[in-house]
Amino acid sequence: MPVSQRPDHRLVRTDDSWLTLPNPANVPVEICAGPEVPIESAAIDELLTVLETADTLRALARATPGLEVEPRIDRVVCTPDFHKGAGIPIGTVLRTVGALIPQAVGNDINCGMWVEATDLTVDRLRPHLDTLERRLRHLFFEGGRRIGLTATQREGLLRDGLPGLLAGGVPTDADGAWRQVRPDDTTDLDGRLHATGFPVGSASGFRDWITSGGGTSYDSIIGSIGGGNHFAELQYVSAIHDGAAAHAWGLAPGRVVLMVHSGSLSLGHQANATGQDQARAGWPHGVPMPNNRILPMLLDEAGAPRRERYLTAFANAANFAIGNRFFLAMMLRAGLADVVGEIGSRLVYDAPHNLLWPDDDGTVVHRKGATPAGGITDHAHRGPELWGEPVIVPGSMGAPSYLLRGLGDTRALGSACHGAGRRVPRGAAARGSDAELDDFLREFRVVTPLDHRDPAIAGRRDIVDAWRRDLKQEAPWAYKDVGPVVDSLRRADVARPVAELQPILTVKG
DNA sequence: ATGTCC
Repeated sequence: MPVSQRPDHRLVRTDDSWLTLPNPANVPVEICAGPEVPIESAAIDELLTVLETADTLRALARATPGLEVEPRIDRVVCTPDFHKGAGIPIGTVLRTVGALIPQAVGNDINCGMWVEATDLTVDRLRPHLDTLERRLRHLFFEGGRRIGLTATQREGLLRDGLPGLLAGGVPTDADGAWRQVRPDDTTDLDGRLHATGFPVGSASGFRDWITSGGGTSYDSIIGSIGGGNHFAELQYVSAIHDGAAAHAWGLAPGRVVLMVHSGSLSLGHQANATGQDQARAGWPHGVPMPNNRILPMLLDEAGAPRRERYLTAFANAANFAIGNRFFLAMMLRAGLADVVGEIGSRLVYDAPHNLLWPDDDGTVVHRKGATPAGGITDHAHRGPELWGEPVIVPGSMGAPSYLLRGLGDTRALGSACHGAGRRVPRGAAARGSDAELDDFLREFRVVTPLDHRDPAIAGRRDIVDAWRRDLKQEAPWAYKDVGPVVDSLRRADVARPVAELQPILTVKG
C-alpha cells in the first residue's frame, strides 16, 4: 500500500486541522489535514528536499551583491490533497521574499477549474443523455476539437486572454458550432491574467511561440481538454449547504452545472522550460547547481531581462488556459443547446490552481495544485466574491465535486485544495483490475475520443488496453475520499461548503 | 501534467 494510514512520524499534530513539519531549514511548514486524511510519506520526503532551496537562496544571495532584501522561503502551507509531484509536491503553497521559483508553479501554468451554472434541470436533461453523448463526442473529438486560430486571434489570446482572442473575431470551424459565443458571456470574467505586478515582466508581452520538432503546436488551436485528470463535465446540484451563497451564485437543487478542469496544454511546459533555462543562464559563477534541481530566480535588477522572458511566456500560457477553458465550457453548452434548445447560464468562477501571486509587500505566493480561498473582504467588488472567493474542489471521475466559499484564512495563506488528491500512484493504478473498470463504466457515462463499443475498435486489443490503462489512472479508487479532504477545510475555517455537485456525464481528453 | 492514433 503506497499510502500510510499512520501519521508520518516526522509530522507534529498541532490540532484537529493542522500538522507542522519541523525541518533543518527552520522554514514554517504547516499541513492542513484532519486525522482521517492519509498523508503520503513520499510527499513529505519530497517536501523536505524542497526546503533545501532555502540554502540555495542563501548561496545565490552571497554571490549577488547589493540585494535590497534577504531572499528566502518565508512560509509553506500544504493542502489536504497534498501528494508527491515532480520536484515540488502537488498541493504546495510557497511564499517567497525577493525570489521566485518557476517549478513551484509547476509545468501546467494556470491549470484551473471553470464552473458555470445553467437554468436547465437534470430532470429535463435525463431523457436526452444518449443523444447528448453522441453530440458531445462529435463536438469534442470529431468536429470542434482543434479549432484553428488566425494569427491575430492567437496573438490576441496569448497577449490579452479571452478579450484579446475575441477582438480578432470569433473562431469558427466547419460545424459553425461557435455561434454560442456571446459578448455578455464574459461579463463576470476578466478573461485575462492580471498584470503580474512584478517591477518587470508584464501580462501584455508576447513571446515568439513558434514550436519546432513537428508535434502539434497548441498555441494556434483551441478546444482540447488535455490528458490526466483533466475533464469537461456535466453535473447537477445534489445538495446545498449554504442557501444564501448558493442562491447568489445561481445554484439551486437539480440545476445542471458545467465544470471544466484544464490547463495550458503544451504552452505551460514550454514556459516553465523557459523559466528554468533563464534561471540556469543567469546562475552566478561559483554557486553549484542544487541537488534538488530546483532553480530559483532572484528578484534583483540585473536579473530583470531574464525574468521578463519567463514572465512573458508565463503570462502567454496563463492567458491561453483561460481562453481554452472558456471554449471547452462553450462546447458543453453547445451540446446541451443541440439536444434541449437554448439554455441560460452564468459563470460562477474561473479558479486557477497553478500560478504566481506577487504582493505589494515584496512577497510572492506560488501555488502548485492549490486554489486561492480569499475571504469576503479581499474582493468584495466582484459579484460571486461577495460571499467569499469560490473554491472549486473537483471529485475524481464519477465522484461528487464541492463548491465552497473562501474565508481568507491567513494561516492557510488564503489557500484551499484543488481536488481529492491522488492516493494510488499512476503506475500502480494503471495495473488495476479490468473488471472493476468495466463495472464503473457500465454505471457512469464517460465520453472519450475512443468509442470502445465501436465494433471496429473493440477487436483492437492493443488500442483498447492502452485506453483502459489511461482511464484506470483516473478511476475513483485511485484518489482519496473527497469528503474528509473537504471537511479538513471546513474545520480549519479555510472555506465553507456551499453546494455538492453530482456528475452526469464526463468528457475526457 | 505533457503527447497520440488507430
